[in-house]
Amino acid sequence: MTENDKQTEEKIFEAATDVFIEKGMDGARMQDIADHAGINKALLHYYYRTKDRLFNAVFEKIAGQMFKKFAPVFDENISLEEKIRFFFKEHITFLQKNPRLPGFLLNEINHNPARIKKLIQQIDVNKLWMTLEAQHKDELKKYNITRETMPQLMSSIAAISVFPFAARGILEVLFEKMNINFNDYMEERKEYAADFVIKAIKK
Amino acid sequence: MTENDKQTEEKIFEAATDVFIEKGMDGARMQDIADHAGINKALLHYYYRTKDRLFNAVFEKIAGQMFKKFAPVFDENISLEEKIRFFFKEHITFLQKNPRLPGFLLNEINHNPARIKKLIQQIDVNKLWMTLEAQHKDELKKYNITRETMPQLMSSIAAISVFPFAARGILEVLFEKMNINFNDYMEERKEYAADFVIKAIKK
DNA sequence: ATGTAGTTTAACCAAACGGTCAAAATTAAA
DNA sequence: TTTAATTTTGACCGTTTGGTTAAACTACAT
Repeated sequence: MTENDKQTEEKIFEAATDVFIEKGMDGARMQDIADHAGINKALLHYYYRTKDRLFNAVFEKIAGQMFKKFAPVFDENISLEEKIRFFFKEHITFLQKNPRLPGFLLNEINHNPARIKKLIQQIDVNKLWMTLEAQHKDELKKYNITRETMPQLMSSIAAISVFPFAARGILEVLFEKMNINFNDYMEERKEYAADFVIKAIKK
Repeated sequence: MTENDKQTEEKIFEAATDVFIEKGMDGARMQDIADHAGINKALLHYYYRTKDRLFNAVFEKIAGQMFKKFAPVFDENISLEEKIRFFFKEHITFLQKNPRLPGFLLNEINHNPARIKKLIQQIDVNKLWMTLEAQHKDELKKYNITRETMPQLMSSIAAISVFPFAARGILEVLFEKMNINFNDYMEERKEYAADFVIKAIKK
């Protein structure tokens, strides 16, 4: 039954996603994934031949989700300032729903850089810059944004949004004594980050 | 011979550091560490009883190094602005020499938050804030820095410094097409980051 | 009812793993 | 030089690991 196929395959995929995100590629156990999916271990190998293939399937979907979240910003027909606000709001909201994604992705990329190479190589940063330049030529001049400073700015924006989730384990301990809740801090960050970056790039 | 002891124990520790940083706790193999140290596997267990103990020794030293690098900033008798410049210069320089530390630490903390709890709990953030307030009362008012915005600011500074190293695998691929070298980018970042943050906090 | 193709399972396997042990080698003390 | 203590080793052990296999089960077409 094809429906049942999909159900089982999806059940496996979802279980694998959970376990891989929590334990990482090396820490995850096929038996653990099978238990989470409520099936026999051999069935994992029936649908996905090896642990490596199963992991790749999970990894590529998650990485895709992550990078797609960066894209819609460029399509919106709004000012650069609004785009920055839009990005932090949308991206942090997405990460609030998937708080373990950053840590998972960063770790796996460090342990196997080749794996993500194919995915990222598709992104044409030059074309992306030209799109941005066409849309916001005047604004880019108004701010201190050039082709040269673009990587610094972009990586800083990503850092401010992503890092707190990757370092959550540290921040939560530090916040404890200050009676700060991580979720409150993150909610507050959507606006703080936008204000911070916008002020930083103003001439 | 006590000297030889230290030599062997250190050799093991250094080999373990290398392997753990590269492969992580789960991915590291005791045999691999023994090979790197040029000794028998049983000797690992003679000096460090278990893999867990060996890892803890390595982890605590590395984590200690990392957090100590944040400290000296508070001791320097210089302006707040100079402290920010000082921090980025020193911290990024340190990470340039130990580029894999961020990824390693963040990953292990995510996989075992309890491990770092003891280390971080020693840091009294409130006391730290009071020290900063005593040293820079006027400057803090001049900028938009309050006890409430402090966590946002501090985590942003850490993010801008640490994130590029944790995400190096991604950035390097993106930079390839733009003919940007990661080391050049990182060298440039020492000043860019300081300028960026200082401008962001100015009223 | 029967055959057939796809699905699921329990039992099993070889390799790799962390860890142990008794003996050999080295060093220090007598 | 002999003795005792420490260090290093190869060989070994029980367990866990990813992966296989042959048989059982299911759904469906004939």
